[in-house]
Amino acid sequence: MSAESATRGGEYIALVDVNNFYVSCERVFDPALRHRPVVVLSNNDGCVVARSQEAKDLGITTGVPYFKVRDLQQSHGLVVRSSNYELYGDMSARVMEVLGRFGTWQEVYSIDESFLGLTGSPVQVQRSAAGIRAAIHQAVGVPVCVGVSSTKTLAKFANHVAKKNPNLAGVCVEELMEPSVLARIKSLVPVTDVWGVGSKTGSKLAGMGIQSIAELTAADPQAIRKRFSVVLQRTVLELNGTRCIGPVEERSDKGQVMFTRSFSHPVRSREQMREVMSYYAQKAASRLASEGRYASLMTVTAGTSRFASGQQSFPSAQIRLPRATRDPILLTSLAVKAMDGLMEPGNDYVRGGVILSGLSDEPDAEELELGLGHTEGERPASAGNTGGERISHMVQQVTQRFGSRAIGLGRTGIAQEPDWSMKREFISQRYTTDWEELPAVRA
DNA sequence: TCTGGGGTCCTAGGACCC
DNA sequence: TCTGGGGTCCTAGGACCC
Repeated sequence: MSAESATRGGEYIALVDVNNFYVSCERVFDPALRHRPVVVLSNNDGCVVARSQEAKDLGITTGVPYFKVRDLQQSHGLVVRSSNYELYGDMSARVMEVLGRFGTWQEVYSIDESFLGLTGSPVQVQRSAAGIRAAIHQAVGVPVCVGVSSTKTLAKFANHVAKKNPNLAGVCVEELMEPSVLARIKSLVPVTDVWGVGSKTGSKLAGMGIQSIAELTAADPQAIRKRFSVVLQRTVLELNGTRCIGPVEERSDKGQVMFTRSFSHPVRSREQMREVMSYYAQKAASRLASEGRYASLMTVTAGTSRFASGQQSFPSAQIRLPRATRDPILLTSLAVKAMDGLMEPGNDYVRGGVILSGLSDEPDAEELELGLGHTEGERPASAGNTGGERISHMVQQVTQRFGSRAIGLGRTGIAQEPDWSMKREFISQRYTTDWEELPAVRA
């Protein structure tokens, strides 16, 4: 999509998102979960990231740690699931494919949301929106809401209205709303419900007497830019119907590759931390190989719990790599060595990992020379290559073909998960992405 | 006992250059 | 001896989002 198409007048912007996406995905394959309170947990079964309406009605808030809602399983029949990103990713692709058929353009915004361009009269657009809901229900089996307006920020708001008002049947076309009703809603909805206004900005705005969407809409954009930034100024303009948030470029070349995770058990010893760094450095190297990219900067991090009373420690270091590389041996040894010098054995580290940045599509000359830049294995035999370089090359090729679990250096090469690896106690099957785990149907 | 992870965008400030 | 200022690039940190 070009920048022009997003700013040209005469067409509407729809924001379509799946209600309680992760929970809805789980329900498609386990109908027994319908009409029951269900939550999906974050990585490591840490806290609640998705809730069914019934779970919301129990007062469960998003972000609440699992241990605080555990008892509700017994007392209120709460169902708990670990997050299953393979399943959600696949379901997302199906939803987005269907949505794409309806828009004059489509911009996938997140795993469960997409902006769409819709044309026609307001009534026709409302009909399209209802058609979208029906099509997604039929093809994928999850419920969506559709908000339609003239800008992205207003489409987000309309979507919010559609969700909060059951009588709208999941569709809100702002232009078809009764103006007095709309004005009332805008005067009641807090400014922090606006897309792009978080809690910090919200409390600063409150100090200026701006608390509702209506009040932010009426604010002076120039003054807002001065007190805040161009970001919030754009929000004000968008609330007034001026399109100024352009398309987010579809980028396969994201700026960084990150593998940081919480551990199921605290890591205390150098030995275990070496295993962590080695494991994630190799994961990151393998990701680069699959994307055909190279890194020039590596960051290693670890951290103790912010909630624990013990000694706090957040070791972190940036390592400028000697060349643009994705060599797993080099990355692993640098990551292990850097963290070795930073961590204090005896502390309870609860998370850690590796971030690669400064990414490019081209290896440095030296990398090419070593044969590490090749993806198809047509590396010329070079007398100067050491055993280590040959191993690097071989590891890259195997992970490219068979995935990062197929081979590894040191303890990572052992198929068994390390004992600090992430908890996923309540995981559902990979119903759509693994032949072994397809759902069985009996008639 | 037990509290996520992976991103984006913007701004301010420092280093460096001419 | 006179000791400016604008532009660019990079990075760290803040804020936000899902």
